[in-house]
Amino acid sequence: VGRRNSVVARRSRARRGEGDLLRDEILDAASRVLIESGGEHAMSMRAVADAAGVTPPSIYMHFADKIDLVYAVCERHFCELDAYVEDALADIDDPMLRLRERGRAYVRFGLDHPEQYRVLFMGHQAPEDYTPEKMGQMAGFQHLRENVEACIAAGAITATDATIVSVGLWAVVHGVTSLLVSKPGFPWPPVDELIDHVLDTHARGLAAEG
Amino acid sequence: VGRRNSVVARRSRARRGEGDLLRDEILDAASRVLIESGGEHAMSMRAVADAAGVTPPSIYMHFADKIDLVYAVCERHFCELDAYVEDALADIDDPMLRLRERGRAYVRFGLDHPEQYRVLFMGHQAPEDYTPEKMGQMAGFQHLRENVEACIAAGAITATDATIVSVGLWAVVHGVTSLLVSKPGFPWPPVDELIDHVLDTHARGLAAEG
DNA sequence: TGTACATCAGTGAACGCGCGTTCACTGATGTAC
DNA sequence: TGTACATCAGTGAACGCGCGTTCACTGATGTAC
Repeated sequence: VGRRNSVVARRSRARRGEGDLLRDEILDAASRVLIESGGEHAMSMRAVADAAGVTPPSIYMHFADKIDLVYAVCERHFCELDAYVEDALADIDDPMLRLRERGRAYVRFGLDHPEQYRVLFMGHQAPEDYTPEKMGQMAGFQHLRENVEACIAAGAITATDATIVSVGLWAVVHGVTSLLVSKPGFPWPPVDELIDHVLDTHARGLAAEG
Repeated sequence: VGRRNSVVARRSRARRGEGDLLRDEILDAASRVLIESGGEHAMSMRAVADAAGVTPPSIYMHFADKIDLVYAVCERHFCELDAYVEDALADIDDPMLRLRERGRAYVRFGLDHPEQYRVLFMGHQAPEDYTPEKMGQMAGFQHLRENVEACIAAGAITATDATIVSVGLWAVVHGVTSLLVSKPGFPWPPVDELIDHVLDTHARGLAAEG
């Protein structure tokens, strides 16, 4: 689905030494294209160039190829997700309440930015050097882990393995988010009820460790 | 990623009135191509035709267009998933044990058939007439729902709303499956431990309804 | 202050490719007489 | 039994398109003298 028709006013050229300005503008444009078009296959270099008000070859001054650009966009979105979630928790102290709000915020982000969420967590696996660790996703996971450790320390979770508890929680909120994102036509129960039910149930299970 | 080089021996033509034979062969070929190539974008009509030992235009005798073919393949895979899960439960009577084994079997199917799983649950939303209800997915969900109702009837689950419990369970197992499928490079804990932990925790939460 | 020159951010045109789909056709199979 | 004909499963070649990427270039900006 090309969107070549919506040509943006051509960008005026950067001064000498300010060539890197375009890099950010291309990233902005790529994010926009990615969101508006459906999926990373529809994010063509030409569409990105168009959205940035630039010709396609200029992109190659800042990104080696398309994959490189897609990864850079992903890195951005990973950081945005993490920042969004942490921001939602800023005022909450109790670790168990934090855990719950963390889950809610995560799902909310996914529903508010479905295309980003798709690219981050529902796309195809990337080559070796695109490990999640490098993508700031690890930062988000670390935050979750610390939250879980605080819950364990407070005695609110009786399990001892913070890693598996964290991964489990991630799987749970991701499950809700990605089902809602990928099957919007399904007759889901009200979203908030669903999220709360799943988070409550899981939290109860964690509190009553067997 | 074309795979035009692996040309299959050309199929001999069907007798009169047996033209529908090709339909199944195309579906088989399309399934194979979908699994071997990565994702539905890589499943080109030409590759499918090649795999079926036929020329591209013949596909149009049996499927209106590419979308039509992809949907037909999906329908198949939905049925396979459902059949696989039900088969794994054949010998289990206790509804709570059934629920657990259902979850395990679901995840196992996803991990064993990652590309199908991607197409079924991680792809893009389809047009209106491709509702999950029509795709046999509803059949699988109905089976889950009946299982949950049996658990409620047996008093093993204290919740009363079988729908939200079922959707929640689906989200949980889907979360595990799709994370493992989409991020194979992440340092996951051992898969079986993870599945059991998540299922146990959730089941415990369902048993101890607040 | 003026001029020749190096830099480099970006352009314009083109490359080769694989794609979904169409269209006029072929030729084996079966039927009517 | 033999022949003319209708059917229809499948072919071969071509269409127009958008894609990622390359390459020789341009022309404004800044620098050296």
